[in-house]
Amino acid sequence: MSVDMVVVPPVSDRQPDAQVGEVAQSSASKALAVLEAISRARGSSFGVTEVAADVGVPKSTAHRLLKTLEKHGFVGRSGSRYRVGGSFFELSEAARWSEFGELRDTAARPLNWLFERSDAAAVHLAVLSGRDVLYLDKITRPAGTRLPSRVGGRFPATCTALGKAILAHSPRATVADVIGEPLARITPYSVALRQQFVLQLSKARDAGYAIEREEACHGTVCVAAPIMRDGAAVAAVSLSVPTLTATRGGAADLPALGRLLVQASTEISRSLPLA
Amino acid sequence: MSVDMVVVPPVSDRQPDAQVGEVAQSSASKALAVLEAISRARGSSFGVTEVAADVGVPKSTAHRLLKTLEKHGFVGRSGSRYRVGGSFFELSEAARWSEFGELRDTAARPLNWLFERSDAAAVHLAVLSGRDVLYLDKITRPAGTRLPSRVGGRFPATCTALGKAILAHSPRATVADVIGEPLARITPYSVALRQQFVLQLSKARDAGYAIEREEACHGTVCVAAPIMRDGAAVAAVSLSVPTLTATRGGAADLPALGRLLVQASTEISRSLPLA
DNA sequence: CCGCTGGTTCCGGCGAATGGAACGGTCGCC
DNA sequence: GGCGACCGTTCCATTCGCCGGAACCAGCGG
Repeated sequence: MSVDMVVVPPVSDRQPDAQVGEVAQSSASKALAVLEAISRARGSSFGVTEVAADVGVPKSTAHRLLKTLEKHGFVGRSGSRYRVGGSFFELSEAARWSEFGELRDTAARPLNWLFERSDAAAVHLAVLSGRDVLYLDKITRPAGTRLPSRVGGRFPATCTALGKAILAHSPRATVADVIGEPLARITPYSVALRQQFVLQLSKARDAGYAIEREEACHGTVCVAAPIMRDGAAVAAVSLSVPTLTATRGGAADLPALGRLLVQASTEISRSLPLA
Repeated sequence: MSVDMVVVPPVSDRQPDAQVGEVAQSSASKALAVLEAISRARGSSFGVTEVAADVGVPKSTAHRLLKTLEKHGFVGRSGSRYRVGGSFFELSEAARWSEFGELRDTAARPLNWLFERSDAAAVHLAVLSGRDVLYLDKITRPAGTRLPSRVGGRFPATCTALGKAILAHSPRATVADVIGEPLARITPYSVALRQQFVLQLSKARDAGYAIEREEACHGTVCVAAPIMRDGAAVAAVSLSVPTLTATRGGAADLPALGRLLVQASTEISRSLPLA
């Protein structure tokens, strides 16, 4: 009715839905709440009563909803213990794609170029998700060093070059949100002080690329550059190299890698579809 | 708890109506149907009207359901085009614990073994879901041929070695269900005649592995072996190789691959938890 | 400028969701 | 082995929120 309504395409306004419980009293909402409850139960399965308690509805209702969910394959069960079902698996894979598919696609070629051009141990593509980076793609040498990253996996953003590169070009609020809680300390070198972190962000902004030295994983340093869209970072690409090759002068100097990265990331940003 | 459970969910309750599916008239069911509809929209997003048409409900209802789904983060939107939402991302780890979790986990190691042992272009793990195979896992060479498969994706069962391997060791009713409608013709080589298909199943049963020659994808042939539990196939593993290496004698002869597969699939079946 | 397509909102009537209560199976404690 | 507590499942009358046709906007193309 009124005019100040958001019809805005670019920025997705995310409600800070930190609230727990109190599902709206609609059948659909309750069903979804049940789904959420079950998916929260990592590993272990749920019984009807537990679900009912968790969601806050009578047993019979929970039971009915579970049967509905089961009919659609969103939950499955062994005996009478319920777990998330096959449809859930399908959808989560589909979500991976529909949300980041185009990003992955446009990035694929530059990523390969980067991989061949440098002789880094690995190249990564990631986005920011909450306080973590979420890895979208990864290329490694077959015999490469084992890195803790996994496509679809997460890692505390503040401990990675990827996270720094993205945050360096993100709105204040986003940064504040990420460093709102104590910074994760994965290795002894992980940045622990907010002030220091913010300083690094500003350096990264100036240089165009961010650096991380063994803050995520012993023995590897990373360089990363942001992928931009509409003036804000939406993702980042990174190169990982063993500490040794990075420090023992010559072979791989970080600024050179940085330039390579900027080249690649700019190319990706440029060819990214607009909307 | 005499659980005779099978891992495959949405198989047998086939509603008489096959077309645009008259969902049960419950708010929850409709919401889930909407979710499914949206996830089917690979790549492109859905508008309210399209969803309404696809699910078979009036616009207003579709709209209301979409809003509910959005509130829970199960769908997201850009402007007013809807797509599957972030919640599935957040919970994508949970999907690892779905009913397919243990299957994927126990299969992981043998799958890798298979991949390294053969020099196939790809190895797949899949289950039967309706008339399709549902890919649970996939390993490919970085520079490998592009295959149409995707983890979480589907493909008509009758056009794949995976499907044949599973169906060869499935109850009559299941087979009848799958070949009840006209067989899909993806390539000119796809098996179109039921009789021929059934013959292939019996051959596959005898040999222990199934073969598919460019019936799913030009230029690749596949071999697959079933993973058994309680005397019935619950999944299958496959190797894909380019047609050239397969036909130009020597390098990769199919029976050899078959033996490799049977070894791996037997190992998986053996180490699969019972109930 | 007007008609059209597609998204969003409203509202009354009615059917579907609700949840308390009862049933039956299973486990484990005594 | 018997008993009791717990849990999943079913039933049913009541009521409450969903349903969906219709009206309202907004953007587009002719």
